[in-house]
Amino acid sequence: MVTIGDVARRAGVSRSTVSYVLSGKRAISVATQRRIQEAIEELGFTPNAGARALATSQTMVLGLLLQFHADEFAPAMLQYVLPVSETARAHGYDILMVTDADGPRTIHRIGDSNMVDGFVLLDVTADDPRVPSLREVHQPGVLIGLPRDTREVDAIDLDFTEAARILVDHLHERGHREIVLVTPPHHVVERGGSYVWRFRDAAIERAARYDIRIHAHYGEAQGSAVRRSMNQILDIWPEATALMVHNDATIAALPTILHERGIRVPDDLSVVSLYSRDFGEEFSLPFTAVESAAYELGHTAVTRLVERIQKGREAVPPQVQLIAPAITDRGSTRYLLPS
Amino acid sequence: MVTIGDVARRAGVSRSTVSYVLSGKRAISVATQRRIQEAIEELGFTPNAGARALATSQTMVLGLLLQFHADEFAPAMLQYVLPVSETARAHGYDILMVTDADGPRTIHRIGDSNMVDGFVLLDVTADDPRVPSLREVHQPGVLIGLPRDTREVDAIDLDFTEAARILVDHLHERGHREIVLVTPPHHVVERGGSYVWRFRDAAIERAARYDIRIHAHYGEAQGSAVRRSMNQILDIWPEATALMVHNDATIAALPTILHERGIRVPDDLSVVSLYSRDFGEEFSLPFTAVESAAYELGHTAVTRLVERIQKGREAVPPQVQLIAPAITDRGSTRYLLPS
DNA sequence: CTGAAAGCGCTTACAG
DNA sequence: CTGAAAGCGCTTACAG
Repeated sequence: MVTIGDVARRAGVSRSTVSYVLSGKRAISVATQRRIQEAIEELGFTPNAGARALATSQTMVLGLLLQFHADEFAPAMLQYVLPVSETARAHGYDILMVTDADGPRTIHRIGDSNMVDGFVLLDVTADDPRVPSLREVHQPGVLIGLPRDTREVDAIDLDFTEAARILVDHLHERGHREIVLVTPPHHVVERGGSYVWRFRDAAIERAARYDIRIHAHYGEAQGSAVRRSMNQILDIWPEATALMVHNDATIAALPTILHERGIRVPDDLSVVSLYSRDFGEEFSLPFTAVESAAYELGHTAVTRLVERIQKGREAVPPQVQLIAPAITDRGSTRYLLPS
Repeated sequence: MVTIGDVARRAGVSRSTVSYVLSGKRAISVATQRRIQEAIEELGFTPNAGARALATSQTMVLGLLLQFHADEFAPAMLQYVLPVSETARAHGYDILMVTDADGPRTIHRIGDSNMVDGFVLLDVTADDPRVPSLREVHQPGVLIGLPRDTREVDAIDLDFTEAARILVDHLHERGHREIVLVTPPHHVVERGGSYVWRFRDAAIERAARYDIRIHAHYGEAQGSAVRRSMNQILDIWPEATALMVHNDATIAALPTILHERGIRVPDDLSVVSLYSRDFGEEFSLPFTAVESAAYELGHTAVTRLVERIQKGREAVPPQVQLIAPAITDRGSTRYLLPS
């Protein structure tokens, strides 16, 4: 391994001078700089990250905590991972990705051993046990998802309440008076996935304001169960003119289900959803939808975290930020004539 | 931050003794051990990972290189990430996950700065530029996917050739004489995704042996294009009695497409596929299929890498390992009567 | 069974 | 504009 000492010897300077050329924290004569640069290139020197971390107490690594749940296939999580990784790199950070089931212990293990400068927590639930651990550790952290207790935490999430309102408004404007809502599966609620009830409650409340009848059902997570349950739901509410879907497995199966029932969109039924464009394109149809904004969430989370790391934990007040959702009209809803 | 020196002072011993209790590399009296353990717990001591890495030249971190391609939505990649992460943890390693577009440069950046003890490369293509870089760096690496030149590399992949044979055999045994094959999109071929042609070529060759007519088509990656193209393909080959699908977007859209055409499976058409069970359950139907074995691939890759790290790079000869595929009969194929 | 000391490869006051 | 030296927090021969 070639060290800073090798470079210094080759360039005929001290190690500190090499270090200062690397960091740019000191004025160095152009001649010396050139000699050092040459030596670095000739020897192929790259500073040892561990040594640097030890000397500076900065690892330039962020910890990313993912959670996998046995009852679901969550490939969509990758949509968050990518912006987190890219944004981190743009700020000079790498990502230590941890998928351990025991989140609290992992935070301590990684944090206490100083492997990272900060944490990003994905898929945060209402009473997420990782949040208290995050307070105990001396690195800052930012949450993607909303815990029940948001005091003193940095959290970012889509504004699911507003998303639901936007979709209900969209249907209301088009004259719909009876809507079926399919949410994520009930076990997500049990796990504390607050986005389920934030979206659901807001949809119900908004519909009530317009005197729209809304029938909310928990969807399923697996193809066959999805189809069975959706067919039952549609059987129960034959008068409904619109369907609001907040459930990946359901939106993927929807084309089949509707076709089997001979239902045309939007002629026979209007459909709105909450999903990502990429997902819809590959696995379903282009429905009018609110974008799940995974990229923006991941990007914002890391930007915030880096700011907090660099300015110190107390400089920036913790903040809960809800990203404003945007609807894209893809023509899957129709205007109802007043009867 | 509490250091090993604090623990030593509290326990009234030297730092080296604390270190040896931690590592277990030396016999320590039970009494001393107890005192040190108590001191560790009272102070909440966790060894600094950077310092340890500097002293031992071992980071206990593995680099995981992912690639994202603009032309596809690849959430399935998470199926590889999970076993990599879990297996690494089981061996005491963490995962530094890198998604940089410039793989070769990243390998040097991470490797030369000694941030990791080894590399796992995901989604390796035929002429993957990361493979030469891996040779230049002094950490070992293992590939998931098959490069053209497999000399001196450790690589693991599904045996796509055998997978294709198994599926053709399955159809052959049931008397099918004309098959439509839908492969991944053509841009995957252009990118060097060898699994496309390994599967395709083997299927064609195997079919030829049985004198089965096989019509191979490149599939599409997006929902609407998938449906259009599949309908065209099915129009061209009305006599085909079986469909072989090696394409996620197509398998997701298949229920709709077949239903729209009024095709029942397996009565009117037999269907076999190559996908993961999880994927099929959430996004499609339970077709008879060869399992894509992402978990096994990820697990095996890391196991191999850890072995190589610990035994030294030259101790274990590099090896290309093809995982034997397994078919699960889910009843989506029927026996044809000899006409 | 235990300790004092050197060393891992950096950074950064201190000094000139 | 540059250098000598201390220090970051560990591990591990060397010594007893």
